[in-house]
Amino acid sequence: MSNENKTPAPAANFIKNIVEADLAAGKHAQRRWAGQPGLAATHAAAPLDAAKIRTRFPPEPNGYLHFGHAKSILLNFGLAREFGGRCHMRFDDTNPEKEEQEYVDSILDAVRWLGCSWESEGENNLYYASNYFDWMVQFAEHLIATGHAYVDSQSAEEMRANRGTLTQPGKDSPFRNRSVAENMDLFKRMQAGEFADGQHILRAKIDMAAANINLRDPAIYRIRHATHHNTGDKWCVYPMYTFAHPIEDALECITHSICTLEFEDQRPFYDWLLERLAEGGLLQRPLPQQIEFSRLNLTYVVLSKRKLIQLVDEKHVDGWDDPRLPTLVGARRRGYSPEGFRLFAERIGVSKHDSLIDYVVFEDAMREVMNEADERRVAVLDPLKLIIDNYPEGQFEDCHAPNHPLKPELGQRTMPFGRELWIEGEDFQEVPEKGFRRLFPGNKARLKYGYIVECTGCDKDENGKVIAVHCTYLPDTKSGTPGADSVKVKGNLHWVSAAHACPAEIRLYDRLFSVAAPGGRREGDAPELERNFLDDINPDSRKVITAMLEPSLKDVQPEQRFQFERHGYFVADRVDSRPGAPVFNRAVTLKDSWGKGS
RNA sequence: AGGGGAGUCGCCAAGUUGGUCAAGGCACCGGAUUUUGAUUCCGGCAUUCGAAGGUUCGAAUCCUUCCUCCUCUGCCA
Repeated sequence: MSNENKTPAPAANFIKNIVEADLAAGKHAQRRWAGQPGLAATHAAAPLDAAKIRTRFPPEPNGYLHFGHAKSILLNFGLAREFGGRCHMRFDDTNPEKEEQEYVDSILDAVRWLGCSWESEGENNLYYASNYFDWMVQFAEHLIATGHAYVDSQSAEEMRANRGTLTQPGKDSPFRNRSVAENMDLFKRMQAGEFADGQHILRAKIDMAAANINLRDPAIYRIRHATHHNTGDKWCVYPMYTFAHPIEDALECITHSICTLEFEDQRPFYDWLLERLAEGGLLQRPLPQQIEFSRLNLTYVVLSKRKLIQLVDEKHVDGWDDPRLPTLVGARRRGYSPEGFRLFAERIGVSKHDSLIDYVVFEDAMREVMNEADERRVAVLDPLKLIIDNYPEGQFEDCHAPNHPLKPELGQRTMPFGRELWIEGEDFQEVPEKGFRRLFPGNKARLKYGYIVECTGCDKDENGKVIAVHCTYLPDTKSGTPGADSVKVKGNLHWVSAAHACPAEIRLYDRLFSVAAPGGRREGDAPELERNFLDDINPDSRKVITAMLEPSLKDVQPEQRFQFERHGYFVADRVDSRPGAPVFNRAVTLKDSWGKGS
């Protein structure tokens, strides 16, 4: 009962339950760790592993990370942190044709940005699957030697045809019963480069009639004459994911190998392979356990690699770091915070249900973090001139505004006040709608941190458009002075001195798609109708405006983020903003109940 | 009868050795504070756990049947 804090215990989920049960049972207590990946013998000679558990985040370096990856990253690194373990950062770079250095750099950067580290307690757990190729070939030969793999010489088409269907068993390859010697000879020659791509392939020998298609003699090693980003031209045979991944986990002493649901069918093979290798004395026990959870789905967003590529390639957005994209580089540029991602991940939980998370959950997590963290500033996004007719021309005075209303220790800043100010266009209505409590002729409102003013009227151009608002101020109502509250008003307006304002470009971002399920079917759609997600792009997802900023905002550094009062959270663009010439991106708006209820 | 998963409030999600167990978050609806129509704060919000049977003194939790959804036939990962 000596419960101490305000931070609620992180929610339970089925994966934590498994980990806790394993820990309680001491399942991994006897595991040894050689300080680096290796065979059973190597680990056996090493001390007990100080890490209670080992997880891993294993992206293929062939694209940019997105919100879905963030869930996985936070899950894996979070589990390691919570249970006294380590999380390995591992590139699953087994396919030489698709992978590039540019992606590994950006992935590493994104993981670090999320606040996750693969270096701890003197360990640097950054690995590349391609560094295990020697072991993988050795393991493949072990499988051949023990009669668990064979070289097939059917074409890809023949293999497909003989694989059977979901409801019909497959047919054995005519090459399935080659001798161990012949298989070994062929595989050696595959490695030596004697054959062309696709001429032969190494397959596990399991059961062509298995109900699980992944067990119908899956391909494990294929010929690819290609240069690999890490191993260069050393190899012309490369392992398939199916074969490579379990081995990577086992070599690294991973205890809990967490992946998404679509790999569920793969688990029997994962276990089969590792068992064959462990009984051959090659891998340390206990073997890693694969656990699947459901991937992230978010409304108003697309997270499939294919669709993201299409958005970028067809220039519907401006590159991978476009702030409207659910990529991690995009999120960073948008001004979203890593802490917000963590809160979000915690809130959505982990399970095996197919879920579709409301985008507002994500936005609310961001708001919660930013409200707490960000200093306040003032910006007028739609400037309208306010003229205080009874305030002396050419006179100015300082007003003081707290940098953070909840954190007085953050101090305050001064804002010049004068006869002519910029106020928000929407804060004046010549004929007020019901409930409107800001400026309209005859009404009083407070200029926040300044004086209370009474609106007296407005000027219009020849088209009837309001071009300036007039008012008079009440001299003894200045904020912070004894009589400040002598007059009660319901409206509070933000403002910027026209003579001191800093004009700046601001990009108002909104969701990229205007419907919850881009490309999804809608009520009343004809059965044969196919929708294209591109048709659901929100044409107003970005508006570029010139706003008037309070003077202190002029010299902000890129990536500094603030709450612009009454508007939302804005970040100085990390690409285009410079001290002296700020450019801001809107990350998320403030909640706005005006017009909803009363 | 192909295999494998999943179905708890509008959206997530605890709960899974049967007994104040129908947590919590988001959304929503009240109301109080508030120099951000923000924040904060109180209060409300599933007699019910995909459906129907059954076992039991007692079931979201056990059994049976049924329904719905997702997923698997790359020499991608």
